[in-house]
Amino acid sequence: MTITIRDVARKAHVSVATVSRALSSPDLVRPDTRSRVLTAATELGYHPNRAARGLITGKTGNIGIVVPDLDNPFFTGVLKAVRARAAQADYAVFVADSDDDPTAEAKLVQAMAKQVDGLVLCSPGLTDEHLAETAGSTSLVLLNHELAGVPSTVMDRRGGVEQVFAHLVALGHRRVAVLNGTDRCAALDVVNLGPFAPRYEGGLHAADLALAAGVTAIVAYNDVMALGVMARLRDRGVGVPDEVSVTGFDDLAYASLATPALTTVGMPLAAAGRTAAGMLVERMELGGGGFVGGEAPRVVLPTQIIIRGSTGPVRG
Amino acid sequence: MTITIRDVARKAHVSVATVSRALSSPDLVRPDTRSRVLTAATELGYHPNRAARGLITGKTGNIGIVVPDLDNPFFTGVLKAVRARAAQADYAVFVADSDDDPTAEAKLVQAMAKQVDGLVLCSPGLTDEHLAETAGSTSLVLLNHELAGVPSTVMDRRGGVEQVFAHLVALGHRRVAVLNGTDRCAALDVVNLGPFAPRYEGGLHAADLALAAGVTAIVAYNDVMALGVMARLRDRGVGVPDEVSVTGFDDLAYASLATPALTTVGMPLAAAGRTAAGMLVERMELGGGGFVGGEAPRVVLPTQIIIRGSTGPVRG
DNA sequence: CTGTTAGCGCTTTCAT
DNA sequence: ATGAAAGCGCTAACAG
Repeated sequence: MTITIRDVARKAHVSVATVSRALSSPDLVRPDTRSRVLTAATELGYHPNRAARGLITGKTGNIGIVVPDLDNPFFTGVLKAVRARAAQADYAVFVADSDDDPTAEAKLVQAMAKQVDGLVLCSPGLTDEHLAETAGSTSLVLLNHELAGVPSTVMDRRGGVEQVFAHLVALGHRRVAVLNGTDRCAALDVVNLGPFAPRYEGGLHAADLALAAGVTAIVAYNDVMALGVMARLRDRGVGVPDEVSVTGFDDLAYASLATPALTTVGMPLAAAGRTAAGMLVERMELGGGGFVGGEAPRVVLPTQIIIRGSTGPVRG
Repeated sequence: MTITIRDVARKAHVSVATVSRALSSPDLVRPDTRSRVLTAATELGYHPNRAARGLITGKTGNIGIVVPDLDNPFFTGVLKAVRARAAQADYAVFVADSDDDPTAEAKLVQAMAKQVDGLVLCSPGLTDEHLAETAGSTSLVLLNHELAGVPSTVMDRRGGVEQVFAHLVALGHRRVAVLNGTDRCAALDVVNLGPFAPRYEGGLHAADLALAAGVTAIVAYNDVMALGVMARLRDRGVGVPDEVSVTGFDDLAYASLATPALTTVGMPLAAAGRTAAGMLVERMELGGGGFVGGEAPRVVLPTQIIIRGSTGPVRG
């Protein structure tokens, strides 16, 4: 049925130990022996049983990723890259989504911890204590969350806001609303509004308040909200970008499909996933010990404003 | 370091076999012995090593899912439900995406096969031969693909098209374009156009051809294309739905956010994922043998038209 | 009902 | 450079 190392050994006229070595530490066997083993293995279609290997090496060859919501393209963008990077290093990946429930997340983390060599936690809802504790027993990399002693990758949201501000200033705006923000800007009169639900409906709601505040631009918390803002503005007959400019965040697929196309801030989803997975791989290959420089690595990935039709110069 | 069944055995003053039984076949040990074991296990924070267990039982407790693209909300919708259903049955899930590459898909399937008890293949690009072969060695469930002898779950696209046709007929339409389709309808003069790329640009392109064909409604292949169609129509000053009605497929998040909101066909993503995973679980619990009724189960899930603002009565 | 024993498939000393 | 043998942590006969 299932073909084992013993079958290969028999076929290659060597011991199982030699087969094992030929496969994992090629330089420990004579070249011709090795090729004999390799041939036999190929002919038999042999693939080592990872579970058995893991039992003895203590490593599983798997990593896990837990995200708050698999339906959110933000996280699946990260997931895709994590998977790809992990595959490069020959790791398979377990997924789990917590549905934004910290209790569920804690359970998932614990359950996965047994079957993986490391974990990527996206926007974790766990308490820092819990996180620190978990980090003690498994290799952890945090995405969009920072914690002393734990490697992390974060996307520079603030940097994105600054780019948006600079863009608006250049267009002549002087008074802008920021939805769900707590930002300030020397060159701008910013009105922080909210919090609103970070959804389409929240945008609908926020639009009226922003208008009442007498701004010429609205910086939404994310693309979905921005779409809501634009819809409400359209209903009220307010022209975008002629009368009011609107910006989003995330650069989801539909940002470019909206009318007008949405000026937004692109998040380095793929880079983040790749980086996080890379950190994890590196950490796992290095073994349990400390970090290379003594410090837990911490990468901040730049975001990038993407200018489209929803922002324009202030009407003179 | 890592705590094993032996630690529990020692602490509970029983043999390892008893511990094993107390955990997997509770009714094979006396109640008080069992509770002693359970207490010891809890106090020690013991969790059986699944790899070791798998080595002997031949089961891993994992399932795998391979999708063509993790960035596509269509597949992540399915993935989410598959994960949830699998978790219910205490299976963890491995993900892989093939990036629409059949060669990669074949590799992934082969690699995963070793570490899982079963596989869900979403819209597989593999040849039927390859599929059949794989089905021979692993439990397989196909999503949106049918193959004799292999369990499958499919979403009823054709049924959705029929609902759209009926809807359009009721609105008085007599001549409609179907993009990338090969459909017919007794009550309707259908013009099959295409194929076009199933993307926004494809919609842009198709819109002009549809208009030239003199139709009063355009049935797009999916939501993204429908958005492209609407954008092009708007640019040409053609009113939707006043002059032309437009429909999509999939009910992606932004279908309801478009202007006008898009009439589309909702796909039972979650139900499909749940069903597929459920089939797999059932098949795995049943052991290697044949199927319950002798036949491989085959479920067709209904789709549902969702009527919004992009369709309207033909102008008298 | 419980304990003893023999492996699952693999890696890794320890000899040779 | 290679082989023999000892397990990794667990479950499944087989006795008792």
